[in-house]
Amino acid sequence: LARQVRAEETKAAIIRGAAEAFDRLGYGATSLTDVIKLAGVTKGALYFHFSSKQDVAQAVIERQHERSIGPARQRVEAGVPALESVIELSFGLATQLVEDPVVRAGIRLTLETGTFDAGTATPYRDWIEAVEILLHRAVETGDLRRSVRPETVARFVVGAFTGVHLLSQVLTGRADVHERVREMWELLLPSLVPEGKLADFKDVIARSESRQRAR
Amino acid sequence: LARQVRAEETKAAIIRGAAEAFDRLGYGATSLTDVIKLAGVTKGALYFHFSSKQDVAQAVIERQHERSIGPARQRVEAGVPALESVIELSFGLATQLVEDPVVRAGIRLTLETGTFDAGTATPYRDWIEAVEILLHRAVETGDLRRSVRPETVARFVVGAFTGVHLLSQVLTGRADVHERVREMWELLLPSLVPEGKLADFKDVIARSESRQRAR
Amino acid sequence: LARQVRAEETKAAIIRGAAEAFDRLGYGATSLTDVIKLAGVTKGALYFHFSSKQDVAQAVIERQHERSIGPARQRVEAGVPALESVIELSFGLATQLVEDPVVRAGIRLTLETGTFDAGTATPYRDWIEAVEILLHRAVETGDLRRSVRPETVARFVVGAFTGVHLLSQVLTGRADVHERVREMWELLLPSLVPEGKLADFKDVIARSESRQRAR
Amino acid sequence: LARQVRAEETKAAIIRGAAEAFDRLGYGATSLTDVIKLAGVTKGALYFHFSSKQDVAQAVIERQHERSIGPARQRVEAGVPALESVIELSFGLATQLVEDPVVRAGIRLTLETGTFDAGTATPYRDWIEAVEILLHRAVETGDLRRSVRPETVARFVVGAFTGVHLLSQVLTGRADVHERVREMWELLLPSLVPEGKLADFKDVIARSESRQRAR
DNA sequence: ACTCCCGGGACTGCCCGTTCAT
DNA sequence: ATGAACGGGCAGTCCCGGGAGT
Repeated sequence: LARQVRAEETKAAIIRGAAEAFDRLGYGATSLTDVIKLAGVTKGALYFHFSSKQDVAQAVIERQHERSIGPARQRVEAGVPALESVIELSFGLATQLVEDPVVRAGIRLTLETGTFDAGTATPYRDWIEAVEILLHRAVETGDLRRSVRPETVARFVVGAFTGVHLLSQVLTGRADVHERVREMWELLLPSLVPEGKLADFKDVIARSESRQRAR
Repeated sequence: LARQVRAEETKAAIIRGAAEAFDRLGYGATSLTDVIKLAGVTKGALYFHFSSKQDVAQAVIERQHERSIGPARQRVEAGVPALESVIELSFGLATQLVEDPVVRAGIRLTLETGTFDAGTATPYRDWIEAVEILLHRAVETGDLRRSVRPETVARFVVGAFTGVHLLSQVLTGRADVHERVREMWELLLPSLVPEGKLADFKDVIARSESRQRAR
Repeated sequence: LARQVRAEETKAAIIRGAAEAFDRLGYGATSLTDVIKLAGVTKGALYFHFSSKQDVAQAVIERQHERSIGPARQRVEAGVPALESVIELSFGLATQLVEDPVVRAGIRLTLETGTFDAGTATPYRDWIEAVEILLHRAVETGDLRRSVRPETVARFVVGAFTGVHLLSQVLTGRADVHERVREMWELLLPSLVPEGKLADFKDVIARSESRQRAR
Repeated sequence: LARQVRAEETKAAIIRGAAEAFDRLGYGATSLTDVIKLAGVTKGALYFHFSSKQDVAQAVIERQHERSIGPARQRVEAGVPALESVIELSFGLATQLVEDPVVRAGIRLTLETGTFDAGTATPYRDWIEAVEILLHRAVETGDLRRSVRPETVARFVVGAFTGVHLLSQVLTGRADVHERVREMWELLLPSLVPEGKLADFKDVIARSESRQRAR
């Protein structure tokens, strides 16, 4: 009852603290002492809820993945315009990366290959799959040229986004991530959408960017 | 003289061993014991040549950066066709990432921000700058459309390449990196080159890819 | 509750082991491995109770200081004959130096860190102050000549005792420390007490020495 | 020839550097790296002249002992007034302790028992012996009361001096060492010299102190 | 004869991730 | 959910040789 509630709060606090630490220091350089200090709990509490440091990191990754891909899944299920959705999702994720430590930490941990034996690839596969589904639908509505293969585009968009945001992080501490994502789309759209619709989608980009930056 | 030579060999062995370890485990999870075991040297030797673990990592990064950006600098100074050069450089770097542990480790270390206080951004800036210079020259020879800004393209290409190779690494252990780089250029070129030259550059891509994969 | 008790026992064991090691080897030559071996605890236990080697040494010093100066404080507060008290205290401390490893180690550590570390001086100041108070009282009871200043005597007695016991330690492993302290008083008393009382205080010395040596 | 000279210079530089380091840090906390840095030589040079760290420390102790006890030996051999000599020697050594790093280091090393297996006691024995000889002569000249035994006094004076200077070092960084030595003699002399000569020796003390402090 | 470069390992203090009794 | 304890490394660096050079 009240017990359950309190337990969940503790667990959430640990994940939040861990996320903050992992984001700043990376998995290897983060100690559990850092985590419990940031979370305001004791070591015993941490080991009650999680079985190891790896387990904590896994939980951060999962929380982040849910939080990030959730909107994508909704778009997949709703009947909204598909290419437009992909663009909006990219800006939405950019915002999460700026604002949400859990998302930042999750992405970072996902990329630290070799530290984790497995499961690292799953989030990326999920993303590629979701984007692919949306792009297939975009073909049907004539928003995506028939000359490009949805799966190729999906994989490239996910990769390019990853790289663009990393570079933004390294060079400017993520200050210009929205601008860089816009430029990505401006360079990509001519290859993706039929000539007649290009102007419309420029508007979509502009609207998406300004809406997210306003937050 | 003979002393000097042997010292350099020892130093190189340490860098090679460190690269192998960092590439597989990341900075944090790599111990100096791993390094000296892989390098076949003792701690005394390591301590003579480097003053800390950080110092070793820095040396790996520098070695990699030289090795990777060297060809780019040559192209910048030679009067070779510029956009073509950028494409070829991207495939060349892809090959290095597959074959050379020092390059793999260097790139990985460069991305583990926060662990290193500074200097992380420099390699990326160097790359962007080099590509930018080449693209400016490509404008003059009419290979790059006047509607896109060289600096924007340079930054995006560097970021996209980074992400594409990371994704390839996570999903396929880098087995398909050349194919993914080719797809990147196929999606980008329509925005970059004048319509009339598109076919020529498709040939460039194909040639570049097959030449590098042959190695 | 029982936990608390056990924790205190562990801490005390560490201090005891550390004292033994520091006394024999000095601060610099003592390793924490020596300490835990002598104390019969693990490194984790040590790290739980103390944050560093210095911290352990500090604890030894503090424990020793309490233990050594405690009797002095009692004498200060009680209305006992003052000069007699100082003499008895000196023999008492001599006995502690022979019997109690914590006291031995504390004294040694206090002197070793003397040159550069702050706070080292405090124990000596405490001793000088306590003796000074007692000597002032001795002036009132006519046991100390008015021709000598209590503070001068206090400082010299503390210094001389320090040197005498060190020499005894170096030359005979502290076997003759009581005898040497007696000689110290025999040489000093003619300057300190009025001529008429000299014989009485010779008795005090003899009694003090034999009482302590009997232990 | 010129070789020999340079070698001696190097050796002397090492001893000087080592003395500075040992004085400040103690034996255990001093690293050979500290020593060679302060001495301005390389490790190779150090190991050519000395076979180990202990050997270096031993050399410092020896150099100090020569330098300190030299004047005492001269007085022993010359037919100068004996008790007066002892007093002057004490002030002379005080001055060396303030001014000469080699002497400071030597004394400190001598006291760090247990770190050195043997030989620690010898310098003290030498001192006691020298003072004893002088005091025997003082008995003959009627400067020392027949009621005190020279050997007892010698041992106590050496011990008391040791403690007094240590206390001065801990409390004031040796600033007041001459003043403290004077107070030592003022408290001791009434027990040592016949009543009629007390005034004369007070002059000796005053002269000795002011002469040494003038330096 | 003297100096130095380069390297060898052992070991230090630290502290980390983890468990168990309560 | 806690306080206490457990061991196993970690990075660092220390003291020390040996062979080349001058």
